[in-house]
Amino acid sequence: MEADEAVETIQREMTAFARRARASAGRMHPELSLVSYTLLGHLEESGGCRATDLAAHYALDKSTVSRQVAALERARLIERRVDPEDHRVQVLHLTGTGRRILAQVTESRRTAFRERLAHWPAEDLERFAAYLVRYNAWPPEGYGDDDQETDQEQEADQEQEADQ
Amino acid sequence: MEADEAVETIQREMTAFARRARASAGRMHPELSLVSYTLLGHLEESGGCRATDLAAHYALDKSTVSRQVAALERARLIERRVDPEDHRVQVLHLTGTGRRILAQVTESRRTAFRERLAHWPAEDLERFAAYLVRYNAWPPEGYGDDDQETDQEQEADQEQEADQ
DNA sequence: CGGCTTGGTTGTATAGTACAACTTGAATGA
DNA sequence: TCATTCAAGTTGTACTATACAACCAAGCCG
Repeated sequence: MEADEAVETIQREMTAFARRARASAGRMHPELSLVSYTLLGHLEESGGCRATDLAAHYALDKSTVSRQVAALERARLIERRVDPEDHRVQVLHLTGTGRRILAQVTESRRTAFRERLAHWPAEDLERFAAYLVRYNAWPPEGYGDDDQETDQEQEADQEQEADQ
Repeated sequence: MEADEAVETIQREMTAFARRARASAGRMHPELSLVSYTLLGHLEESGGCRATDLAAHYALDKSTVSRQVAALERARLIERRVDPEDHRVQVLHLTGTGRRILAQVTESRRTAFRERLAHWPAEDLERFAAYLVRYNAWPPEGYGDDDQETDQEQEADQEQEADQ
């Protein structure tokens, strides 16, 4: 296999993956869509943040986040606390239930991934992981994304071509 | 890095990728959604097939495919030919326009991917590609998806449940 | 023939998303 | 101080992708 061909394959496989991802996500955890799951995860690791931060981080419109947040609040998975410093701001926090559900879904996702990767040699797992990190980390630097975040996401950028 | 941790990373990165994918849908090629692109691609490589085949192949409901096909036909990207053998069947074919648009979109996607992967050593590209294929090809045999693979396509299978 | 199966369409409902208009509260600057 | 402008969120509207269920129409089988 040669480099150009490898690029084709990567494109094709990432696209195939992207196309299927959401559909199957909903099937496994009807109670928590992929987006909700991600938002909850972000709240957990950030220890609470504003809706605007989520929007910037995930390159979503603030109205979209507003509605997602409203749904999560309705489901009692998160709660809002008005920032005493600035009454426009609502700091979002996980509730106990939210934390529990998040942990459950995380666990079941983990199981699925583990099963899927069970027969892979450790060396391959490590290399694959590293490649994915490298691929996703390609932020030809930010454009909408303030996101001070540490870990994994640079989001926005790659949105571009990720798929379609 | 150790195997378990690698699995975590793979899960996290694949999820991040999946989450963003659709969001970007339409930004690059408003004229051809991800699904439409995929369907067109399938028609090209299969040289024409039935709506039912597409549905089975991509684990989509037949009604979804029906509407997608209708849209593609309206856009003159594909055409239907009634199978003279069986009047229930409509064999779908790309039109010249369809072939052209598909080629354009493929090319622009290719460019984006190439840019993104430009600085990767060939060896890494090849390994990454191989890992993705392996990951996506995980059909621990069908369970919802009959997809009887009649003639031309095998590669399809993986549609199943890509992630999570 | 009559019933079952298969391919496809249509009605209906839902999720997720964007964009634009609007509200409310803060900050700024003359 | 007050008017302007900015920032955070919400709401109205619209559109896409999707599923499921009800349906129709054409073959097939016994």
